[in-house]
Amino acid sequence: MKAKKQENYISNLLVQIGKLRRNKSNVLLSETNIHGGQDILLYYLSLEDGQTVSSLVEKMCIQHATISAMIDRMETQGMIKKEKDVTDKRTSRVYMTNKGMDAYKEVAKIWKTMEAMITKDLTEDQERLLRELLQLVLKNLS
Amino acid sequence: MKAKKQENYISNLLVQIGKLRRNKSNVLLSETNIHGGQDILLYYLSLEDGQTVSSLVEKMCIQHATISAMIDRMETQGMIKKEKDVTDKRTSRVYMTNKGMDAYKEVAKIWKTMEAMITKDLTEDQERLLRELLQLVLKNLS
DNA sequence: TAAAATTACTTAGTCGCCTAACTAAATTTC
DNA sequence: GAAATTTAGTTAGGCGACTAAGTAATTTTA
Repeated sequence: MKAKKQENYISNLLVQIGKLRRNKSNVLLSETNIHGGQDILLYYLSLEDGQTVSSLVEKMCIQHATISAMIDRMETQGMIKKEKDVTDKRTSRVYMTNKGMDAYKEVAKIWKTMEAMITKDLTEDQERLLRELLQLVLKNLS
Repeated sequence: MKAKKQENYISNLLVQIGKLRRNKSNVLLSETNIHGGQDILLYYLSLEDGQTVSSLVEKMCIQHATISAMIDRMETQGMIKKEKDVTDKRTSRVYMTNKGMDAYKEVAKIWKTMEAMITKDLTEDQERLLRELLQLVLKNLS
């Protein structure tokens, strides 16, 4: 009986939601100079400035190669600054500039807007429940 | 009181889940010749063969430019076949080849595996509930 | 202490996805 | 019926993400 049709897969719902969420987010971000995955980097830097690239890689769940190019672009834009670590010359540390901090303030607003949009028709109970269920899913995928 | 921290945003949970889901999916797909968004195209073609490009664009929630390149690559791979419509010469129709049908069978297996992974620790009730809540979110974003 | 293995990135090349600008064909409208 | 508009796709160029292969520095190990 557990035979579900693919269009009802939770996985597919997540994919569709992911696409719509990203599209909406990109619309909001397009009014700033921030690009699609850079918001997350700014977020983690806002939690702890001067992190190593590896630390960001781990938190952001992306590859070194991805963040390497991203950091270059964001440094060119003047949002962050990359500096070689003095004690371990293999590693680089990433710092937010003032421009980056301003950019992050925009990100925080946009994230708030996104969250409101996503939870628009949910009661507080439903919201809490959804959060709990998604945390289970996250654990299943980790 | 509704002031939630960003790390608790449902939006952020969705982003994290989306990344992990895609990573897992890519691991499974990497054993085939199918790439990350091509599975969805094959799915929609499996529901209705010979669709126009515009029809696929709408269902897949992506841009013409994106699918245009994707179709070229998949046609080169021999999974699909693109043909100009006879009555309306602006439009093209996309058909699955035998190789594409075989590829889709792999996709269906992989999707089943993904769904099992995602719902691993959920009871049937939780699964149903999550599906309902996600459908609300989907509507909020549409 | 010199060689081997690991760690931290970078570079090159591919794909998905986007926007902007373009071509070509069909439809509207005047 | 000709001009204006809309529709359908393509091309060019940019970013996020990945893999594979490379470099350089640090740590292990023999």
